[in-house]
Amino acid sequence: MTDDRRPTTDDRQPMAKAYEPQATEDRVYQFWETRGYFKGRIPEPGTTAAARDPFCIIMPPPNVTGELHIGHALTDTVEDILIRWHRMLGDPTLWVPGVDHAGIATQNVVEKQLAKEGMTRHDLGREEFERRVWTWVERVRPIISNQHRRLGASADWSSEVFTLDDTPQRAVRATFKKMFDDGLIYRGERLINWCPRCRTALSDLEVEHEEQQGNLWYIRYPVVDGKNADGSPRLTGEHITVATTRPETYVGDTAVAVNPKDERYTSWIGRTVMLPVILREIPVLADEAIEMEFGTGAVKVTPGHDPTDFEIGQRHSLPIINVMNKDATMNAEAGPYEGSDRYEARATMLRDLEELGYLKKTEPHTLQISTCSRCHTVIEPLMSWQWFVTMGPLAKPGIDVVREGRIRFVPDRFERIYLNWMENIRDWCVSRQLWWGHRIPVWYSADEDGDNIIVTLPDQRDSKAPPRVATYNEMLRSGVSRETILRYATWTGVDATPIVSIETPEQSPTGGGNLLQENDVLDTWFSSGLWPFSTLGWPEQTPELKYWYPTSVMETGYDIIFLWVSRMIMLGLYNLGDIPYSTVYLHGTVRNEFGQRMSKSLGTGVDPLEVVEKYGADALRYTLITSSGPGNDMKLSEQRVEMGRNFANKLWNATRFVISMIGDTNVAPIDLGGPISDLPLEDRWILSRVEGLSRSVDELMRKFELGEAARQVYEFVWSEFADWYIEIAKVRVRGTSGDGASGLVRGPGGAEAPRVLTGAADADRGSGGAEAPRVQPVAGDAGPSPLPVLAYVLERSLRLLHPVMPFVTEELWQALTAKIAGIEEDALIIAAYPRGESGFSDPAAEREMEMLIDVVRAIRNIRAEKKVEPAKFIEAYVVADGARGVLEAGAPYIEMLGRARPLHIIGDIGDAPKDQVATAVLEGITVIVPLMGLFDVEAERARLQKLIADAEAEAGRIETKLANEQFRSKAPEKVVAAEEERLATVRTRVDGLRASLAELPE
RNA sequence: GGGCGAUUGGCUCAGUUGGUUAGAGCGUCUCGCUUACACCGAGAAGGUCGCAGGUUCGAGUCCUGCAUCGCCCACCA
Repeated sequence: MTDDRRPTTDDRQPMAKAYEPQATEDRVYQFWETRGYFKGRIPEPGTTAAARDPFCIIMPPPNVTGELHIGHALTDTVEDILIRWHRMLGDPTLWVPGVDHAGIATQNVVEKQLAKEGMTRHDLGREEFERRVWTWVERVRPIISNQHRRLGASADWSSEVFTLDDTPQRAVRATFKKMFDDGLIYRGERLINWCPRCRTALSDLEVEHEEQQGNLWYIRYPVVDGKNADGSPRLTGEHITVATTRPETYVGDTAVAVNPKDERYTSWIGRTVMLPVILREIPVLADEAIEMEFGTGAVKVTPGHDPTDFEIGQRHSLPIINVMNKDATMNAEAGPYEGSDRYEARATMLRDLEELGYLKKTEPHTLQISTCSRCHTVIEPLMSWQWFVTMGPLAKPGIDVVREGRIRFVPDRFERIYLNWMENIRDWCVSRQLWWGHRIPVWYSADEDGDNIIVTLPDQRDSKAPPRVATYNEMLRSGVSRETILRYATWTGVDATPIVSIETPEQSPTGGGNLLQENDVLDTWFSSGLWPFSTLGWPEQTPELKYWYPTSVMETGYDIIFLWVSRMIMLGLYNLGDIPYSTVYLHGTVRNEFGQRMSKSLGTGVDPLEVVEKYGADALRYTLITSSGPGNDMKLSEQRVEMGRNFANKLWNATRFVISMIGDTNVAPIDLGGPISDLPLEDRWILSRVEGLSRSVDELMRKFELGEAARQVYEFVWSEFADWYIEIAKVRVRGTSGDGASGLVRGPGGAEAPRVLTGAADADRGSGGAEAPRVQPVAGDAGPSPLPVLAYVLERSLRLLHPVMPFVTEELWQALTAKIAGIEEDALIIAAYPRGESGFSDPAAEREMEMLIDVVRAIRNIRAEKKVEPAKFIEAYVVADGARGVLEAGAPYIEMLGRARPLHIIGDIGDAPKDQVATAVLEGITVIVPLMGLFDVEAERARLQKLIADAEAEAGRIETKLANEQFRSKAPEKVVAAEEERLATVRTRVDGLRASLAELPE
């Protein structure tokens, strides 16, 4: 391959009979990439590109947890279509790929690997563990990038970013500091969602809710009234019964609550009850939040383990008792139950309570349980020190920009969902007790705050043993070295002064050098929220940031509107004072053919690369984009992918054919400026159609109706260009005749006679005559060659389709344009996208061509119904008054495509035979096919009667409509006129059919 | 408890400002290995557009209610 313009291996080699994506895709991708077409370039001032709006998409970074799934393929497809389209429109275009470190998810993956080796991360220590994760990252990243390439993603790889690269790291720290300085970040001990397995706090959004069958247990708390003489509580013998789904938390109860309006309990308010077994006395109080109808109407209040109870506790200043350890085993507060897992403890407690007579009853109950979205362990609400972001002030501008329409959602229904969430936003718990991620840029000075830093040191020899907890200073005094603390311990700066800094500080502001960095990392979504600008260099004011920000479209799944989209909007506005993008395009979830969510663990997933290998990337892309509209889920079925593959093959063969027709001669594309009125009808028709298609596609793309755009090109290429124009072009190029002038055509020998299947004996003469086509251009008076139009329309179609099916179109375009003069661009990927501004629109040609097509169809229909052998020619009459000229010009095509010969185009129906004929009546045209020998009077009568009945029914419907005064007065004139015209047409058809029926012998 | 989406021929889906006879692919039936393509071509059958009301001259499309499935949000222990 000497000419590097051409990605095809060797243009002298004949094209394969079927499209082979495997032989094409990698080569074509390399061609694009080495040519630098993906590079997002900031245009030089004064150039034409500089005058255009830039188009930029920041790719949602896949997690480094593993390989891409089919959802990523959808993301790539949608985004690549938009990017390629804009690139072809001539817009400066940038698509930034990236990868997400995915804190908790990736940590889990690596921890699982360690578990196989019988280790935990604590065996390695933080630094070593991080190294292990990095090794994993280095392994996975090339796989991911290769997958994007296989899917055809034309991303600018030179701009690829990882969330733990320096710039995003800096962006994270800068944002954290800005928020801290603005008072938007605070540290506090709150009831948070704790995953006992991941051993970290989670935000509300990382918690999933599922229904579960459980029990409602009714527990009696004895009433206490003062003390006995010996100081022990004096039981009155009464009980208040509470209903609970979580009996094990009763040891953390600090009250029993009832609704103040609940008359059953009015007298109980203010009294004291006692918790069985652990014998703690707690008050009965009134709170509005209690539903009287539920359970007994009396509720145990556990502020340390239930969000609702926490709020009740706040209202009544109740103590908060944490009864569990971080691994969800019971702690010392649980007294005799200390050390057992929460569910074991539940079982033991229930048994004890029952034995002591405190368990009144048990009834089945369906409850909502909250689970960790990563590992599906039931989360535990737990009091814990965490970092939070105050969201209210951030949300306000994020609401405004959507309300004002500065950011629009596609489809727009998600706007309300977004707004609803934003309006009810809650503070965001951003700290995670993980080792993999952006470590919070907060330091504590051990020199100054050593007594306020609480250190938790796990036992290195026995991971089951409880960790040592002490202040930093105490830990040092007891002989633990600073190095050991740094390596194995975690610490919390309770009451210590946080030092927040973008740069890692060498020493504390007061001069002490003994600094401990906060060991929590940030929620992965914190850095994700900065993605639209941290990828472009922020916090530096880079040229890239200035030129590309705000970006154009954020394309992602609707399932992460809150997790991601909302945060990008808020943080973009907060950090840069401007929206991160103007459009949010949301795609749905890809499901398998049974409608199941694809999941690796369930084995219901589809590997996109397997599909690519079997059917080609273009087929997969076509399928993904046409299988549903924006915002809707789709089922991916193999059959549908086959459809995409077949289409690629259709294109391939159509192009192969056009190229073979062109042969060795170069063909100039038709002159875009010249008049086309001299061209034959079918040329004007297909040019007008491709023009209309271009306009329609342009419009659809602007509205983000990408699937519909792709579908329309499919329809055009297959059903109009290939099925009709190419077939007609064959007739024109090869000829079947010499006598172009008369419109009626003779065979090559000049004496080809009409042939009818049977019957007309004289008709069947010489079986070979018509089947000996000659591949040669029609010369002279036979009219212009169809090759320029053929090449032009095909070339336009490839352009239109390129964003959706980039590989096959580029490959074919290169091969095709090698045969065409006057194409300026070097590659389809950068060729101008058609927008339907060539002035080829010709409604009359479209109407006339449709007429010809209808005539051919009518003849084919009769042939099929009468079982005429496909290869045989039959005589046919086409009766028309107004359209004779068109029909005569199209006669050669009617002949060949309808296999009708001799073909008589006549003006008077009286000149057509009446006996033993099949008739079809079209708009202003009657097709008559003599069927000597094949003719069955009764069958024909039945056929005509059915047609008449259908037509009459239709006429009746229109008549009723037109007779309606309301319709005449209220419907637009255009609609009324159209109905009238339609009625006239139908009536003519009825008349024609009736006449044919009358001609039938009795 | 709120909200959203889906419901169109056997299957999978289009149908986006209400307006001719509701489309496609697959599947089915009939025919065809015609030199671009059997990953194909020709023809055909197949739909009261979930149900019930309503608005309108006119509803698959707008409104109301209901049903089934799916999803999201929500502190009923």
